[in-house]
Amino acid sequence: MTNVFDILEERGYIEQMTHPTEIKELFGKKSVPFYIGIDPTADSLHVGHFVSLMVASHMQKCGHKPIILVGGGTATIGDPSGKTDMRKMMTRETIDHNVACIKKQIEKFVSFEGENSAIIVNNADWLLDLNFVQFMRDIGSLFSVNKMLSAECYKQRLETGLTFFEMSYMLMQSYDFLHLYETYGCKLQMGGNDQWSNILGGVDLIRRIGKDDSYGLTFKLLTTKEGKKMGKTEKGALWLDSEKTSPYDFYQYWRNIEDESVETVLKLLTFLPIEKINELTSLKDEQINKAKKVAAFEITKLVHGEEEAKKAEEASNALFNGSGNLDNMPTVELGDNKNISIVDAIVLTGIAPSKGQARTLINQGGISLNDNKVSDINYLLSENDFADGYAILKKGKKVFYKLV
RNA sequence: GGGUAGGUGGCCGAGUGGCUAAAGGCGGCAGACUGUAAAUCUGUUCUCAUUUGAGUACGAUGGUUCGAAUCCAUCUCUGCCCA
Repeated sequence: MTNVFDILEERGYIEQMTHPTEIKELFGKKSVPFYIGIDPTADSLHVGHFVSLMVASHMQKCGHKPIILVGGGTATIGDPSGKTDMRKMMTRETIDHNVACIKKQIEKFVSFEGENSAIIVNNADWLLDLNFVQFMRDIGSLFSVNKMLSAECYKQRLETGLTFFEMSYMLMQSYDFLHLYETYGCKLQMGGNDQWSNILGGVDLIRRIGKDDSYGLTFKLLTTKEGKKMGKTEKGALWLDSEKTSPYDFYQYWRNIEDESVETVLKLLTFLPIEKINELTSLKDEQINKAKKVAAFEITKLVHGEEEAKKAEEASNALFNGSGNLDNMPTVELGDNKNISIVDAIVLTGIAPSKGQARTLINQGGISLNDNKVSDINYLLSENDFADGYAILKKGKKVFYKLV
């Protein structure tokens, strides 16, 4: 069987490792239980979790056992890494709800059946019942504050203030690893590169209690070439839930990605063979759009299924190339009253959040109806605009809505 | 516990009684240029009404004043220094 290490390395997932040679050797053996943590801060996963799930999937395909840890316990604190402010605390109920929702999305990436079936664990199950004094004596005594403070992730927070509450996040995450090590024989913790110090904490903890076969590995974070996190949109995060981010918008996000990122997303977010990817990314200038189309389709297919991906692609072709059918473009039903003002229509579709902004858009020439630029802010929609049974409202070059 | 500096629009950050819906930057959106890319340039960026206008907003509450983000009181949160 292929050593998954080679796959991860070839596709460029790996950022840092605690013990490169040992890890490679470990992967060559039979089933290795490994864990990846996910914070249930919302009722859907977003692009930030995508790479983790891809890695988990690759790992499982090569015969390893994924343990998906949802941080039901730690989410009540919030990881201070890289944050400038303390996160809002969440109630147990919302967290439980989120965990249930997230579970469904994870199922698209790893299998919960068969020999190396994935399991989902919730650290609330062991963290919430801990006895504070005992925990501090057993675990807390093994952590050096000096060392923690020198970690990059805390340095930034040191300037703006950091509570002890938040600082204990590392202890808990480390304890998670220890717990999984002891109960499932989990040898490896993986996570985004922002998790490096927390992961090191866990590896260190296990070594301090006398075991030397725990390892940590982090993977690349998806960033634009300016180093910003990828997956931010005007409406916030790019969600994996079709209710929060439609498959069409999801497709469009990847379709519009900057040239420099095509190779990265193809390697990290699709299962296309590396040869195929190299072929696509060797395209230059305008031709690179072909690679973007493939990326958008493949990535959408993974998250929303082939059918939705095809629909998104069709809608995209219809709108930008003028061919194909318009059935699958985002549609807003106006009901019986079609004679509303253009401004109301814009707000109704969510193209702009307020009437004022809708007017601004019109004044700037950013709105068109059925391919005619709208210049009158008092324009009223009429039957004529629905000549084909629908009207197409367009903001800028890329945002379309069909009105029926 | 004592001292001290602060809390401004999505973020950063000016602003110390009327000219402040609040400079500047970032981010967002649109226009131009393009390849549904990047970079660049221009415009725009609280809500409602658009002609002027109105409402809400500068941690919270109350007060002084013709008039407050700006002054006073109380509360609350945060940084820093001392213990």
